Amino acid sequence: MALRNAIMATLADGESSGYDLSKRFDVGVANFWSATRQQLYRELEKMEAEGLIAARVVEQPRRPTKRVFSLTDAGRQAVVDFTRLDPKPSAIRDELLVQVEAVALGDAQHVRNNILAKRAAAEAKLAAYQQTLERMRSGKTEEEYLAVGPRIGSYLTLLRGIYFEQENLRWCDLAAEVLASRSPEDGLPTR
Amino acid sequence: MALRNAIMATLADGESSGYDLSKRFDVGVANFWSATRQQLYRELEKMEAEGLIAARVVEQPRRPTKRVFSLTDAGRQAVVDFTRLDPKPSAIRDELLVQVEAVALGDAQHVRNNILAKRAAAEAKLAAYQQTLERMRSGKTEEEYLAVGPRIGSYLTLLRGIYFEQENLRWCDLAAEVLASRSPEDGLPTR
DNA sequence: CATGACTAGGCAATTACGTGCCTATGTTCG
DNA sequence: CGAACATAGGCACGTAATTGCCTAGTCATG
Repeated sequence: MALRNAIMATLADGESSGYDLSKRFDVGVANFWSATRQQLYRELEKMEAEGLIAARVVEQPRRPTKRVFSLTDAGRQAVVDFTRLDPKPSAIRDELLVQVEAVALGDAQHVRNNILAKRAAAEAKLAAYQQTLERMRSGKTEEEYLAVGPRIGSYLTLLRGIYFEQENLRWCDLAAEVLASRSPEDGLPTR
Repeated sequence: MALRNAIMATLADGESSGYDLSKRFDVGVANFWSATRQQLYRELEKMEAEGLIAARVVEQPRRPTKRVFSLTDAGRQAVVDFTRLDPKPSAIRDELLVQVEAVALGDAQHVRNNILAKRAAAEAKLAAYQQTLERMRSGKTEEEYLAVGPRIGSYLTLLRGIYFEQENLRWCDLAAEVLASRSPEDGLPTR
């Protein structure tokens, strides 16, 4: 049920096609609710059938024809209702951390490499988020924006993403160092 | 595939029943890989069938009989193999943040309450994690433990959980304040 | 002029996950 | 005494999510 609300919140900031939506998800929403393209297409179908969104066919000169979705009044009301529910507790799925949990049994060297790769990814995301925020602020200071800026929801969730990635960097550095300095023989190939 | 590895990593620190495992997950593993009891029971069945774990029936005086699982050699090898894979990118599911994203359309007051509730939950988790870490250190300083302590994997993942919850607190405070000070009329009942 | 990436959308099949409910017994709290 | 909670395990059903593949045209790069 949350996916459709994430979609509706996104559509509220402008109509878009499924394909387009999947990209808007990648930069922002994916931070707290990730979805594959397939998931989005299927959900959009259902939502249209339920009248939460409306589709409009747009033919393009040298691009495939697309279907552009926008929020209906029913959709708008559904979002209001959604914000009145108690949210389910959040959940994280992080395979790398599963590997870290098992590091004493496994290939510590490889896990360490994976940590470094995650670090690089976190750095890239952080930079992207910060750029997005800057664009949103468009000249204003953060304080100003927080007080009166539009799209405050997106701003706050992006900030959350930034905190998260900063903390990720910090943790990756620590973990990589710990694994490097602890008996470098740990976790060398077993077979 | 990650669930079974999380299970195996946990079983490596001591055999346990399904019921027991679900509680061990709650304090620790749930931070980066959550699973319901049903999921665990089902997965344990499959894993036993595949020979990754072995079951032993334990009859108890005034408790239901239980089946206690432990890691087999095949399981141990599977964990090694797992640590050699490239992990999938992590994913977060946070309904509250979906609500925040939609806050301009919805009931800002209620979303703010939800943020405060999340803050309280974060505080509780933080305290629990810190206690667990302290118990693990058992006298050692953090530096010492990181250098030579056992169960370094769990220690690192718990640290990750701590950073995460600290950052959660920080964010909740900021977000709650922002929502409170921005036009208190925002998001009052629409119907 | 082939390779790959981008735009746009989708089908089919399989897993994974969540929800609600159930069986038993024992213990603790008010 | 009854309610609630803990131990221990499970079934059935339904929805959510992933994976791999496909169509079909455009555009840029080497």
